[in-house]
Amino acid sequence: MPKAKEEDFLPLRDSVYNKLRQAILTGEYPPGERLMEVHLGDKLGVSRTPIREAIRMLELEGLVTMIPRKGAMVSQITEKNMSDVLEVRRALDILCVQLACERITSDGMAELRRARDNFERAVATNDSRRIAQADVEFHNVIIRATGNDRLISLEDSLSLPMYRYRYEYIKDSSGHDNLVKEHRKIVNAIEKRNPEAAASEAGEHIDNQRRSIMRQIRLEREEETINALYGKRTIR
Amino acid sequence: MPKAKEEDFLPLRDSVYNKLRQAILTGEYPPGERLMEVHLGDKLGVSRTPIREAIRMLELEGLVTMIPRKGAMVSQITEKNMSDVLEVRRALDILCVQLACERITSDGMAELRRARDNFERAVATNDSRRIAQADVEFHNVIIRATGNDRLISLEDSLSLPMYRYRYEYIKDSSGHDNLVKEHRKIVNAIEKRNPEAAASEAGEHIDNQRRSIMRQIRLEREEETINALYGKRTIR
DNA sequence: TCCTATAACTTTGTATACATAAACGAACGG
DNA sequence: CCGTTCGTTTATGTATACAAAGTTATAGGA
Repeated sequence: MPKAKEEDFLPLRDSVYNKLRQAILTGEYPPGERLMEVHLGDKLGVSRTPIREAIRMLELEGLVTMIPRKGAMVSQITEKNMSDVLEVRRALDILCVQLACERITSDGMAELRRARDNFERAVATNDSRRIAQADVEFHNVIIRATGNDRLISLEDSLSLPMYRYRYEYIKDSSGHDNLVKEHRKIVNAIEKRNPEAAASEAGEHIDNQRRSIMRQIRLEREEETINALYGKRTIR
Repeated sequence: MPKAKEEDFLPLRDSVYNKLRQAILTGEYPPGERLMEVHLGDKLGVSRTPIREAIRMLELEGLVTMIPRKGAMVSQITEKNMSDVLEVRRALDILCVQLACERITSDGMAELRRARDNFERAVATNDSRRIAQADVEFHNVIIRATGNDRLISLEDSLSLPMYRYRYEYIKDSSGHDNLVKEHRKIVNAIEKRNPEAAASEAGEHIDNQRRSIMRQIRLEREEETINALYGKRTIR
């Protein structure tokens, strides 16, 4: 048989899931937006069945909220909610670097250095989009180095709610210098296989993220309040 | 209006989800068992639609594994798999007690003491089932005391794969004395709001669990191998 | 006898149809 | 003018129908 058909067949539900997820994360569907099955199916050119299954998955990830007999809506991002996620992520990020210290291979280490350098080059360009991407990749290298599949998928899940704030938090970090320094410190700690140092650096790293995300949320909420006062329609 | 209709309407998918989950956790559907939609629908008296949605949920929780165009099966419990889960749980359990130290209310503290005492009474009866239940409740009190909803639901998810081994690990703990002591130490640490001590005790607590679960898995695998040698049919 | 090809069957993937509850609105009455 | 009630509409919950892929079994030929 010819080796053709390299691409696996992807069920529509997964395709829909990816599309919806993307749309939610980029803000195309803002928090509070109702997700109506017929409408979505119409838009994506599929029937309700795959839509429903995709929504079930998004629901378990926390990205959408179901109200029985009422339907699905994009989950609200509350300060409490985000704070809860960050609290868990802090513990897991620390676990990640600790495990990476124990388990990273020389290949992984080389990859990590490349990711660090790539991040620094991205910072030099001052292109937020590129910086954000390099940042994510840097963290992914560490996460993968743990070799813990459950941890990998959890980190993925927990990074979703923060996705919308990445640009802000990158802009926020006083000229990116902090980010570069923090990344370097983390790499050094892992290189020396020093879990304590790595944990402490990773903790600081996410604490900084936390500060800037929380500030951002408060700003948004303030804006909303002002808009409400001026009678502008707000997202419910 | 009369206060009637206290019970909320529960969609079939959730009902199915609960039933399947229970069946998997109790071992009625052992790892490797295929979950066929028509068959399940027939058995539970519902159509395929709610079954499929329930399976999607179980899939994201990791309890079932999907093979495209082939169907769903109860996830295999591998040593690696369980080890990954325990590694994450260790970090989160520690986070739980640390947060509990900061945030537990006096009501919560009272509840925790009750749970501890109830556990000790259960141990006195030597009834594994009751001990397991009291143990779960004890941990739940701590988890709820964190006030972190995301953490609560994650702990729930991560405790599922271990569910089948609870009895073993309880029997294992050299006459339950260790468990009682460990619980006491954790309560004391939280009472004194000493996060370091609490973390260290919680770490030790789950390390013990890990040892006994891992031993149990190895035993099972050994048994399987022997059965295979004797030609007995094994679960695939 | 063994291999291959094909046909029947099983099971998932997807679409559609039907039932029911919630939301909206208009008409009616106070 | 306000509130209530009763249809109408809309969207979800559930069931079923149809399509396609995979599996198994069987028949035929080397």
